[in-house]
Order: sequence, then C-alpha cells, then structure tokens
Amino acid sequence: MELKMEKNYDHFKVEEGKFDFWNESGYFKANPSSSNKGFSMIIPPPNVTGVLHIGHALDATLHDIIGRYKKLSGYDVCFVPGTDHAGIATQARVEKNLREKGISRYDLGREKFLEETYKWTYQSQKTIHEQWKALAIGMDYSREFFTMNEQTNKAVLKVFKQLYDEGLIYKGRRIINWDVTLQTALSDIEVEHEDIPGIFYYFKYRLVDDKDKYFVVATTRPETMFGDVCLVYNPKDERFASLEGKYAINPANGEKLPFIADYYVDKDFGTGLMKCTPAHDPNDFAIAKRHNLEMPICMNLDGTMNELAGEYKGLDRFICRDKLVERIKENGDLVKEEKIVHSVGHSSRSHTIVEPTLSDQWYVKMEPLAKKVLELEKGEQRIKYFPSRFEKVFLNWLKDTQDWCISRQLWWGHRIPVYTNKKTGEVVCSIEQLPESEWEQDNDVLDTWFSSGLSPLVLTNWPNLEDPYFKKYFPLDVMITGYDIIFFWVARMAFDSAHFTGKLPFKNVFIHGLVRDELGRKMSKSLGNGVDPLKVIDEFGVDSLRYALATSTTPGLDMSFGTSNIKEAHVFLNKVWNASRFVLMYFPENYQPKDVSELKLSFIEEYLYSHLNETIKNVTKNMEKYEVGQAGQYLYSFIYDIYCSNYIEQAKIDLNGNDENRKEVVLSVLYDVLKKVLIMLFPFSPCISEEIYSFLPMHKKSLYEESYPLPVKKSLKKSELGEELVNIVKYIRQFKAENKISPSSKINLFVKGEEKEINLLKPYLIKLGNIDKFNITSSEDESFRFFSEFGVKCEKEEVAVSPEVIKKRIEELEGELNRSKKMLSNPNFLAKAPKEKIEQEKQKFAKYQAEYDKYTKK
RNA sequence: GGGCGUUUAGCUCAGCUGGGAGAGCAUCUGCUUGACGUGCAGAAGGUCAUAGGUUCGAUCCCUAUAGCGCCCACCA
Repeated sequence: MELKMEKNYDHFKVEEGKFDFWNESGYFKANPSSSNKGFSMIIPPPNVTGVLHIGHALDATLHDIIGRYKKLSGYDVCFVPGTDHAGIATQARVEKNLREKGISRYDLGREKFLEETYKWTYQSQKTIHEQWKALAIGMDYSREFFTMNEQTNKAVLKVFKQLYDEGLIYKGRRIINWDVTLQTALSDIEVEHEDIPGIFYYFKYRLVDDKDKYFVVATTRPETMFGDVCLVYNPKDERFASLEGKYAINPANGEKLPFIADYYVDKDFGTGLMKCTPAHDPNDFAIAKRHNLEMPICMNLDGTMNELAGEYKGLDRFICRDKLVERIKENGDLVKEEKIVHSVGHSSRSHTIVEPTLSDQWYVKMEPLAKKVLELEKGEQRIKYFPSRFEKVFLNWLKDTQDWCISRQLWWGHRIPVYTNKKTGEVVCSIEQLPESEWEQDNDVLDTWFSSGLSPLVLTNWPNLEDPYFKKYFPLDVMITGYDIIFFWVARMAFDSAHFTGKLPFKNVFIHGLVRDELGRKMSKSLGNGVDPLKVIDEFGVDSLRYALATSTTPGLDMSFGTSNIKEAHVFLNKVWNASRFVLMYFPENYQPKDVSELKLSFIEEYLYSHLNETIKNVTKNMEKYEVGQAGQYLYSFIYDIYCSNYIEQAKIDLNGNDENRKEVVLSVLYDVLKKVLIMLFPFSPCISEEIYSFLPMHKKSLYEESYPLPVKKSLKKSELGEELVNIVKYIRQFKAENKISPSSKINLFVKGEEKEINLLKPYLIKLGNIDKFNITSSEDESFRFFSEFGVKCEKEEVAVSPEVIKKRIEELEGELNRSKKMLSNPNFLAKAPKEKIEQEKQKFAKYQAEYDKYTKK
C-alpha cells in the first residue's frame, strides 16, 4: 500500500476539517425515532460574558469523551449545547464597555441597553461556538438552547406563573444581600464569606438621665449607628436588668435609644450589650420584628450614607465609618479599638463587601420544593453521584436552605411577569404581556439560575409531555459539572424537575474538580497563570489538550495542569502516529486483512490479546464509572508497552522473515489491534484517531461507524511463553547495560529447557537481544538465570555473567520464600484466609522454590 | 462553630474488592537498532504524614493527632 501518512504528526493537518466532517455527516445529531437506547447530556451552559477558559475545556472534553464512548457503544446520544445569559455578569460586562465610551446604561435606556447586550451576546456566542469547534465537541448543534431564547422564555413564564399561583413565589420585605457596586440584590449563595481583618470599636453610650453613667457597646460597623433603634441585652443578664424603660444616647447622632431585652443576645459576647440596626442586619431585623420597632435605612443603594447620617450624607460608608469614629473619639466616647479577624460577605460577582439592606424582593419558597427532592432521593430513581460523597453535600444543602431571593435590579434577564394595575392597584401574574396603558410591569428581572435551572426541561421540549425528546431523553443520563456549582445549578435543576415532572432531572451526576496551575494555585487573571485552551490547541493540537485534560483528572478532586501534561500527551500521540505509520507501511496495496479469529495465532499474539482483553475490560469498566483518567492510563500503557514496545518489535522479526503464513497472521493482528486501539482512543483524541483510521484498509466512512471493542470471547490464557520472552529480553539488555556492553554488540546466549519451546523463542531472542551465537544446552553451570522453565546465560568473551547477579537473585528468592513460608505456616492464615488466596500463595511458593532449587541444586 | 477533602519517588499525581508500591516529568548510564531523538534500552530513587486499633495480613478499614486545602454557618 502506498503510504500516505506523513512522517511527522502535524496536528494542523490532522485536525483540519474533522469537526465539519462529523457535524455534516450527522454524527452529532440525536435521533429520537431511532430504536437505539437514548443517552442524554447537556453541557453546563457557559456565560455569554466572553471566552471559554480551561475549566470549560475540561468540562466540555469530559462530556464529549462520554458522548463519543456511548455513541460507539451503540447509544443514540443526545448531547445538547447551550449558553447562559448570565444576568449580572453580562450586564456588568456590557456596562463596562459602555463606560469606556463614556456612557451609562441610563443614558441608553432599558430598550437600547438590551439591544446592546444582545449584540454582545451574539458576538460572544459566536466565539464560544468557535471554541467548541476547536475543542471538537460533538454536540447536537441543531438543538442548541440559550437561557433567553423563546423556548426558555416560555418555560420561565409558565414556571413562574405556576409557582406564583401555588404560593411558592412571593414578595417579601426583609434583609437581603445588596451589591453596592452592581446595585442589585444577590441570593445567599452569591455571597462569599471571607475572613478579613477588622476593628471592633467600643463606644460609650451615656444614659439620658445621668450623662456621667454609661454603658459600653462594641461594633464593627459604626456607620450603621445612624440606623440604630435600641440597645439590646439578654433578659437573664442581671447587669442590665435595671435598665428597663431607660434610654441611652447614641454617640453617633445624639438620639435616644431605649433598652430592650431579647434572648438573641449572648451575655458573654462583647460587653453583653448590643446595638440594634434593623435595616442593616438580619438578626437585628428579627429582633425589631419581635419588638415591633422602626427600621430606618441609613444608606443609599450605592453604598453612600443618606440623610439620616446628617453631616456624613453622601459619603461612602467606609469613609463615614472612619470620620465618625474620629469624632466620637474626640468626644471622649471611644473606649478602645480591638483588632479582630472576622468573616465578611463579599459579592461573588463584583467582590465588593455586601451591604445587608432592608428591601422588597421576590422569593421562592424553598421548603416544599426541597422536600420533594428529598423524598425522591429516598426512592428508586435516586441520583447517583460520582464520587458518592457529593450526594451528602447536595442533600445537606437542600435540607436547610433558606428561601431563594430571585429578583435582581438589572435590565438583562427575564423580567418578572407581575403587573400592577395603574388605576386599581390590582396585582396579577400573567404569562401574556399586559398593555402598558393599564398595567405596570415589575421592574426587576429574575436570577439567571432561575432559567438555567430549567434547562433539562427546556431542551427536552417540556412542557409538551408527548414530545419525543421529552419521552426519550428526560431525565438526562448524566450531569457532568464542577463541584462549585452544585448549589447554584444542580440543586435548582433538581427541585424544578421534581416539582414540575415528579422526576429528578438526571440519573447520574459526575463531579469533577477545578483546573489549577502546576503549583496547585487557582488560575486567575491577576496571577496570569491561566492556560488558554486555544493557545494550547494551536501549539500542541486539540487531541493533546483533550488527552492531557482527561488523564490528569480524578473525579471530585482539583487537578494541577500545565504545559508538561500537554507535552506528555503530545509525545504519546506522536507515538501512536508513528506506530500506525509503521504498521501501514507493511500493508500491501489493496490489502485485505483476515479475520483474526480464523487465524492460527502464536504465543506472541496470545500474549498480546490477553493484554488487550484486560485493557478493554479495564477501560470499559472505568468509562462506566466516569473514571476517564484511569481509563486513559490503561489505554496508554497498552499502546505504549504492549503494542509498541513488545508486539511491534516482535512482529518485525516475522515481517522480515520468510514465513508467509506468519506474515499474514502478524499483519492481520497488527491491523485488528490497531483498529481497536483507535476506537478506544477516539473519545479522548478524536482527530488523530479518525485521521489514522482513514488510512486503514477496509475502513468505513468514520470511526463513528465502528463499535466499541468487546473482550475477545475465546478465552485466551495468559501466555507464559510470551511473558517469558519479554522477561528474558529484558534480562539480556540488563546484562549488557551492567557489563558496559553496547546494546548493538553481539553476545553469546545459552538457553536450557524444553527444546521445542526454545526453538519458538529463538528467532525473537536472537534479534531482540542481538545474539551472535544461540546455544541450546543442558549445562549444569551455575551462572544460569532461570525464567520458569528456561535457564538463560549471557556471555561475551571474558565478560561472563557475574556471580553477583545470580547471588542477588538468590537473595531475592530467599526473601520471597521466607515471606511465603511465614504466611503458609501461620495456622491462622490457613484457617481464616480465603481459599483462593491460600492457593495463590502456595503456587507462588512453589514457583519460587522451583527457581531457587535450580540455583542451589547441583 | 459544624462538615468534607487531602498527605504515596526530587516534582505533578495514579493506586479497583485489604493479599508483594506505580506512571509521566526530572536525574544518572548507554545507544546514528530501517515507525518514532517528540526516540530506544537500562538504572537509581519510597518508614505510603504520625500514633493507636481491627485483621491471619493494612498504603487501603476504624479512632485520634498534625500539616495543607475547601464548603457551610446571622454571633454584634
């Protein structure tokens, strides 16, 4: 056969056109009417904020590996792409762009701003598409969804309306997490608590009746003192019992503050006396509610002080804090400042310190929704987590989660479908847009996760329960995602699906870790340690990137990732390329390989196939557990060690020999195993596999048309002869290395044992060991090294086998024999260990003893 | 304050159901062996964090301790 494969593995050429070829051939498409069993997945929709990073690449690659594997295993794979409008993040991004042009969103107005945002979104989606394509992700692009497309909008409206009607969505006035930079409310899980240094200020609160008498109250947030309404103590605290009905002076503004008793206060914390700011602290809010107190707000939404702060009005909250402390100090009412480290909430989006603020927001009542999931989790269709520990994380969160604040003071998102009648004040929730002349729609939009939580439903065409997609692909077979969005996304999908379909949205959840740099640090823009997938693809190729990502990950754990992983993968793929090229070179023109099962295999093929069988078993087993890294490792060592280093090297001898029958067998075997290897490699590194496959004789249109290899049925016993061949060759090479004999220089070899078998080994030993004179002997010489039935001795002029080598081996054996003897003479072991283990140990002992006897018996 | 993960070779990490510790990189020694120098062959390198326990047997299971990391939580 004319060799068309180029000498060097050029990833550009290999990748060119592959994605389009698969895509246009329809391999990525789901087919609900096919009789093949369905297998469905959804990619966690990336935000339309910008470009994909290495974490997305990992996520997409893991999905695609499973998808291609399932497809080759005969499933009708439904793998759907999607993007997320990412309300806060995208709006912030577009606003930043506008700011660079010197305009704000208010200059544009809501409608124009949304137009701008859509433009940005389309651009961003285009980029994401290009990246998916570059990553060779085989998704059904004809079914792509977006969290703000028409279908999702419809679902969002239906879901909102139903939850509203059921009383599970309500409007409430309470303390929320306010992001002063982005000026919107956040849900609890969008707040990240961080331990930062702060100051605990101790102030004197003087009694109104007696200005010389004072009580000390400590606070970390003096600026909120303008919103204080009382001082609180524990009713059991005798120190303050006499204060009932009395008043203290607020050192910030001179206002009168009543003393109030409430069990919330911890007698032993601080001074035992606490100031209460109902509008800026959730606990204080609860106290105020119990005691029916006022709830004055002392800050503006942008984090500056309002008129309650008097002279500080308009100042930033933290500047106000410093100035206020300064003034109180001047007044002599600052007792002390104590440096502390405390946990402070930051916005996960803008990273500014969150301001707890009293506000009207929309909430989803969580308890009944979570309860339904927890019930289903007890039943048959329980979600299986890989690794299983994440199930607990998921369930614990559901068990005590608070109501979900879903309204955001943004423009980019699904607008809340609640309208107020301008005349009557009537409030209705409506799926249909109501006329503006009569009705005013709520200004807020929904949290992004409200819509993305519906994705398993949306992409299967829910609520049409008769839709073939819904019937075949819901629930999804697997959800693959990072542990960082279990609460944000996985949990929300779970309760949405549970509530609206009575089913959990997926059967399995596979959790992976985060990609970190080679030093284990988080990748971040500020550190500049991120890995850009496109750059890697450019330099090493997508196959290397994918292989490296897949084999560096362990379920649930973070991974260190850098150039060395990718280089390693690239070297491996180059090896595959060249091994294939070698094999192909030997195929004659129009070569038609024979069915291996009809050929007479020799011991080297038995050795090869017994390993292939093991490999197929191990790879399959691990793929089923989403242990793709482990599966990749098994594949790697088979290809590298067994196929390349052993079999190809052995095969060369037959290929260059005169036995035409052997040539026939070897070529067919090389072909058969290479094909199976390519199929198994395909999910990991699809382009190179497909490219090499296209050069194979009798290839089909694509690897997609092949089926995943099964272990060969014919039971192949592990060939001892094949094993010993490898061991003896290794021994010969060791002998040369230790004796400083160059590998190419010829030596004499003496072998004793069964002549028939020795003759089988002979040609391979001569070539692989570079043997000059091959002697079959029955010498009782002491310098033989034994390999089961064979004794082997190397000799090169004066340099014979040093007795040390044999001595060392004898020592090794003695050690083993001792260990074995100890076990076998332990009555407890014999009585309690399983029979097979005992049998195994006996066999080992016999084997070692036999070899030992050969050295010592004269 | 709760919960979880992790600790294995110089580095990054695998290690299945408990039954002789593995890979890649790095290091050292050789090699123009006709697929591959992006290579080949060989070598060296480990008290599996520590202390107990369970077991015939522990890197693996249990308990405690320590280091590193993460998540959750309203203590001002």
